[in-house]
Amino acid sequence: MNNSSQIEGQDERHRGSRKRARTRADLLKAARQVFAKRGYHDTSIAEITEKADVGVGTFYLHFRDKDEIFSTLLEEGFCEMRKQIAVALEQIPQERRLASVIRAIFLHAHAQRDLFVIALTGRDGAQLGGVMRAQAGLIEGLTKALEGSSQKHQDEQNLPLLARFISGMIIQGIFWWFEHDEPGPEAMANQVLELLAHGLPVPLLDKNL
Amino acid sequence: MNNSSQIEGQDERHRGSRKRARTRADLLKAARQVFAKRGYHDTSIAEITEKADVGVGTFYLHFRDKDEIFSTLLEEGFCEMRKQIAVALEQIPQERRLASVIRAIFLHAHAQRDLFVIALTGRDGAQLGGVMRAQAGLIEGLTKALEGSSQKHQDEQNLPLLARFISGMIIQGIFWWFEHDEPGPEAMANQVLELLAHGLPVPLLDKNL
Amino acid sequence: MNNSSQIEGQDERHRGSRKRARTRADLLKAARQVFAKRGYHDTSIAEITEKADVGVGTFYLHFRDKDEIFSTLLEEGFCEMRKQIAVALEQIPQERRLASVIRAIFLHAHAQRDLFVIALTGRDGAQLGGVMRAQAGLIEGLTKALEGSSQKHQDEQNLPLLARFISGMIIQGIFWWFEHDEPGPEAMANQVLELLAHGLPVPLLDKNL
Amino acid sequence: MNNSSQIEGQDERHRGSRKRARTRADLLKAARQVFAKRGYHDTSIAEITEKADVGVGTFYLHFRDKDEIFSTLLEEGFCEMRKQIAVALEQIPQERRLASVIRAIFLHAHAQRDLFVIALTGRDGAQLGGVMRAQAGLIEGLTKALEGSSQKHQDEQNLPLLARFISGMIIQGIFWWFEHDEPGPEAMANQVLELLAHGLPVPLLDKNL
DNA sequence: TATGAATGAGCATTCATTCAT
DNA sequence: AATGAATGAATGCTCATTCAT
Repeated sequence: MNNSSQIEGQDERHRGSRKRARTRADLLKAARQVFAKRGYHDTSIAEITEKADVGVGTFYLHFRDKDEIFSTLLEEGFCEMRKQIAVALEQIPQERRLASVIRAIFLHAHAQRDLFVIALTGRDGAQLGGVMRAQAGLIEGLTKALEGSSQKHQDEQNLPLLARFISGMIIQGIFWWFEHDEPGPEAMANQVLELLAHGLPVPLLDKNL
Repeated sequence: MNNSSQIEGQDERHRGSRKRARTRADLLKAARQVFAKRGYHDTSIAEITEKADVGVGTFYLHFRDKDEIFSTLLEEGFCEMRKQIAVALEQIPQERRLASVIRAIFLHAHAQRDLFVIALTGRDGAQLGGVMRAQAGLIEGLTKALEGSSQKHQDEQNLPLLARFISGMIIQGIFWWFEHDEPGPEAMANQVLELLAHGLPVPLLDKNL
Repeated sequence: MNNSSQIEGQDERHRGSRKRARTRADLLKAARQVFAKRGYHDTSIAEITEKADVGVGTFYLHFRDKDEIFSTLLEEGFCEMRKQIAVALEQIPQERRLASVIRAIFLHAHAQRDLFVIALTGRDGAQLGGVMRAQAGLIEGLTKALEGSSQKHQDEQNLPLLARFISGMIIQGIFWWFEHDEPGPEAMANQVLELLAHGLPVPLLDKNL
Repeated sequence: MNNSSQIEGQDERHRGSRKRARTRADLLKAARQVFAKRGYHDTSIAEITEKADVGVGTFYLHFRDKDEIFSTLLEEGFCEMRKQIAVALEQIPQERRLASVIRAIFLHAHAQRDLFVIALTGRDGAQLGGVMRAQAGLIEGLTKALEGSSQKHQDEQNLPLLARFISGMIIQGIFWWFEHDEPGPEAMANQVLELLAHGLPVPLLDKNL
């Protein structure tokens, strides 16, 4: 006791808060694993705290309830991603941003599948769709990218709806990875972009639709 | 009496079975409403039976458990739809089937939103199957339509993945209706088909993607 | 219809009651099978009526509840047996009745194991022992036989308790048949009687007990 | 503090675990009372927890289900008894063990009637195991005692069946106490042993059986 | 009489949340 | 701050019993 107080000195008052942050992180990490494996509803606080190797009560010292840790998990999980994408986009001219956003999303989704499982699998039930709420950010980003791309003609096009269509494709691409390994993120993005650029390959479509 | 016995005959000989069928239908109808409002997990059998105005025990006379009524609901709900679409398609040449399928889906989805809410909202959680399983039929149908459209070049294209992209767009179109009334099913289908035919409108996209 | 009314004639008014008796017998027979297989508590009225091939409601036309059919089953089942034994005993001198009772019981028990399963397995829980209540008749009969055998010295012996000991042996003999086929009823009775006559075989017992 | 930590040490280091053990014991005690009063099937977990003065959920913190507390109750209840009897027997020569076992059983059964009610009343129903399973230990012990007593002639005698007869008598002796206070355990054992030694008292039996 | 669909009290079981230590 | 035993409301499900036909 004496010993440690001499060594750490100035950080003395922070030790508690550092430990606290560590516990919080453990809980979030555990929650990420369990939510991904079981889904929102079949995840119990007990399983999270077990995996995090803390007492049940400790959970409530850090999060109000299951809902809060769930939201926090997604928020913090996607926050970093959002930032990275935002920064990356700044260096890219308006007209090419859509393609970049799509590529970036697939890249991150491929690297962090578990987070996307959680987001897309959602806590459903809760009024109309975990999936939808999870998409909020995605759709918002796409809408902005689209708005950036088109300064004119906006009135003719239903931009938000278009953004939704694109997000729908992206989500399906990610779901695809739950069952297949190929194609990788680059190729996946290219497939989507090709479709966005020219529509279905000619032989698949009779132009008189 | 004679008359009715001749007409109904076969499967409704007994008054009891007519009542029984009525109760079953009441339960399914109630379940449809409650599942749509609350989602799978927050729906209790009690709420279903209350809404159906029958005793709790009655539920178990007709369905083994919550899962069974859920499956039945979707199966029977989509069965009719599937049949109608299948019949309609027979009269349409291979090359135009994709467009017809998409139009038909939007038409039905618009008319029966609640059923789609339930299907898309799913009972998921349990191992990312929810939304995906619901899509199974959709994707399968689309894949077939695509295969029908393309006699050659199949090897070059990842058809199942393409079908997934399309189903993703359709689902987003349907979700859109949870928040907006416009555009109607026809226009919605046209938007999707336009995108599939030519890609994004030119001004939105810089061709150098 | 015409036909049968001509043939049966005078019994016309009884047809209903004959049918009724038939149904009652079907229920009792079915109950016997089910109680023997499942035991009192795990037997449901539904299973009885199914096996009897009558409607559930019909059950309550003949028996007030599960308890009543259970009691009736045992009562009627053992009634015949009691009568037979009683008759047989009349021709036997007092001093040999005990042996005869024991032989008779084993004979009947061997022939009607299922009834004895039900009686001995009981509906327990209900305050202190189905087994005990089932034994009531048995013990009563044995006590009488004992009393008949001993006109004097009764004060020295606790006759009812002795009767209980004997009934205990008999019950174990019957239980033995649930697992083994040998020895048959004759030999089984002899084993018990030998024990009653001389005690354990000498080599098994050191006389200084 | 030092003191207590030294004394208790081993398995009660934490205050929590002491409380936990207390609760477990409360539940077992309550279960013992309720099972004895109502029998297995008519005992509800609620009644146990009420009597133990704990919440319903607490029950499941200590026992998986009704079956488990039931088994535990008997196991732990008879464990001590078995040990005592085993120890006592070691100091007794082979030939006298049978008598000692019987005396010991009556002694314990008299002191712990409720436990025996539970054991003999059983949760049976389920396939005539109840009473029989409860006897398993009893019969096994008796069989061993018998085998010890007889070094020769074993082939002539059906020892297991004999053991069953004896266990049957003992059980009846115990049931007797549910209704009467006399005779006490010593006298009861003597009655049984007298019967085993010489058979029924002469006047009760005509030797020509 | 016979039927079997309907009933609902009753019970086992889970799990988010609290709180004494 | 951390703990984990305790809690009890909530829910799924069963089955003896009733009653309209």
